[in-house]
Amino acid sequence: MDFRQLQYFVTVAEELHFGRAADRLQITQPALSKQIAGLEKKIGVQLLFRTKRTVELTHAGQTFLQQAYQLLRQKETAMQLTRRTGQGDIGHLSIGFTQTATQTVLPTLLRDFLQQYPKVDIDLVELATEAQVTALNRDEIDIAFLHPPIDQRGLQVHPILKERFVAVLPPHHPLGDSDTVPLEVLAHEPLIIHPRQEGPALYDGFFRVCQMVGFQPQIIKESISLQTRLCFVAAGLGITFVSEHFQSLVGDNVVCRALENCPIHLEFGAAWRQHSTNPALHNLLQILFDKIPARSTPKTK
Amino acid sequence: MDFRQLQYFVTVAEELHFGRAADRLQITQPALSKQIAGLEKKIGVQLLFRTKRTVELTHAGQTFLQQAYQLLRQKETAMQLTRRTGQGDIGHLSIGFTQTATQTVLPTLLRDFLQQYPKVDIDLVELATEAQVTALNRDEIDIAFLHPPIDQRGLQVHPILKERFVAVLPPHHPLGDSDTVPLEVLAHEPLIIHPRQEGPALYDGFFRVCQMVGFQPQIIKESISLQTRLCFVAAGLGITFVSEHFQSLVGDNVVCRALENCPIHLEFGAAWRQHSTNPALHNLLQILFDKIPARSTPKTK
DNA sequence: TAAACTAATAACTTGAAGTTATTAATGGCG
DNA sequence: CGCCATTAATAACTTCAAGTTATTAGTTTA
Repeated sequence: MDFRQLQYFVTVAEELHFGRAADRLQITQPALSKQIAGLEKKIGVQLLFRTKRTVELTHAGQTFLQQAYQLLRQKETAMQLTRRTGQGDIGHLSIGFTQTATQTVLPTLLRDFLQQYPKVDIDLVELATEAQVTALNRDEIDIAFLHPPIDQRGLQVHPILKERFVAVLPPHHPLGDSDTVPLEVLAHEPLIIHPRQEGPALYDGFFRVCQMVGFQPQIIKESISLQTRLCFVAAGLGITFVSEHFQSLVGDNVVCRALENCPIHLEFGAAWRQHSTNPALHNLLQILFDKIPARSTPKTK
Repeated sequence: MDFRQLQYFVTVAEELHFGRAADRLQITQPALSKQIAGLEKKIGVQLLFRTKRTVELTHAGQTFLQQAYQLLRQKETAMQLTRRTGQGDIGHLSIGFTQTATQTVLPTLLRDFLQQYPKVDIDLVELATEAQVTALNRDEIDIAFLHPPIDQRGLQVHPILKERFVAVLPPHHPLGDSDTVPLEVLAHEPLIIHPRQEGPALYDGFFRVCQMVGFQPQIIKESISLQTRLCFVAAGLGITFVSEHFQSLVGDNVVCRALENCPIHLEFGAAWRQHSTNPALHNLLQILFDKIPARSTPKTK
């Protein structure tokens, strides 16, 4: 029993006439008769009553007709689903992201992607940079939005942002009098920063820079939440940093000043497994690349 | 795409090795490679990643694997359902019956039938004899339990019961003094009988017999319900008749006496379309014939 | 570097599905 | 009542796809 025989049977059942059915199927009547006979033999039950003039469905034939329709329909569905999965039109996409992503590229990227591929099932997981690298390597997420640099063995990275930091000061802080703040003066200020996990390379880099300039930073608080950090600053507990992009989000309770001599930047980018086979990922990357073309020479597959 | 290719693909997906899969399928490896390649070409999507050493499913392949399992399972189901329908193991059976049936053959017949064929969906319809003949001819029921004789063009009849009538009298009625009641004395008694529709041939026969004997029966009430008729008799309103079989059901409020010279009998039997194609019907008839063998020479198919 | 392994390719064989021609049975019509 | 049109089955033949054997071409392992 194969799909050909199913189609043949359905056509005969619809026409109740071997000649017309054969015409519709573009074969000759004897071929059709033989196939139907073979089908009945295979199932072991008579599907049609035939006289020399008429054809009728038996009860078993009626049952089989319904089944045949269902099978033929499902065959088409199966091919369609498979095709669309192969083209990334349907499927699953697990996306890891940090807070920065929610304030920058992620909202419009998702909107554009879902507009084009509404059937892709998206799973959003908020994770720190380190955890995202682990998740990528464990195949738990398909793409990560994180803070490079990272250990990129087997991973591909596409930079999205690289920005200078600005210092965020309480409203009437003396350092706010000048337009810029030299890095060195921070030696005497209490600082509020991101926790290490959020971007270990950046965190370690900051300490290294402070050492180079000649002081040990005085960290009074670490918080992953921008709002929390701004709140502490507004309360006058210390100074924090944000990238230029985030200046617009700090509000009126605090004051921003450019940092002088600061050699480290906030980097932000997307990362994914070099040999990922998820077609939906490739579609997402396509949209990402259109939106944010590579600046240096990112190796895209 | 046919079922062969589906089975081939499933086996390759399970083994992830063309050689072993080919062994399991009892074909050679090149044949298998070619079929899978053909399948991929037909669907238009790569289902497997192959290196010269390893085989892996693509995302599309994973989707297709699930679909293939489902299709193969459904194919088996379809054949099974069709086979069982053909054998009357599953299906639908619509049974018409009169009250007599519920007091005689129907309960045990149904019990035995459902024990052997529990998957057959049974539809019970209480109908008068005439209505059952109509329903049979309209293909609304598969078998009728009714009171012959009937117009049996195209129908087959199997007699089940043929019994004499007894008169049912009020407790202290004078006719109860003798063991039997001659038909003629009923000329002077008010009678309570079945309505015509319940058995037109019997009804008309009764009137004919009365005429032959020389009187016009005095019908004061017609009722299809045995209980109703017995109630009227017990109240002393008149006399009714039941077949011998029902004597045990009349209770203590009335008295039964054999009828003398009564040439008509209560006949009861099963009827079905001569060319019925419902396999479940044939199974039911088989059980009916075992339980109640033909007395004369019933023509069974 | 050689040996073992594995999927693909090529050339050939076979069988099932299709074709044409014919038969047999049925129903409608003059 | 007999003839013709209709229609499904059968028979003999053809063709193409699926399978076979032999071989090739990369990979991995020792």
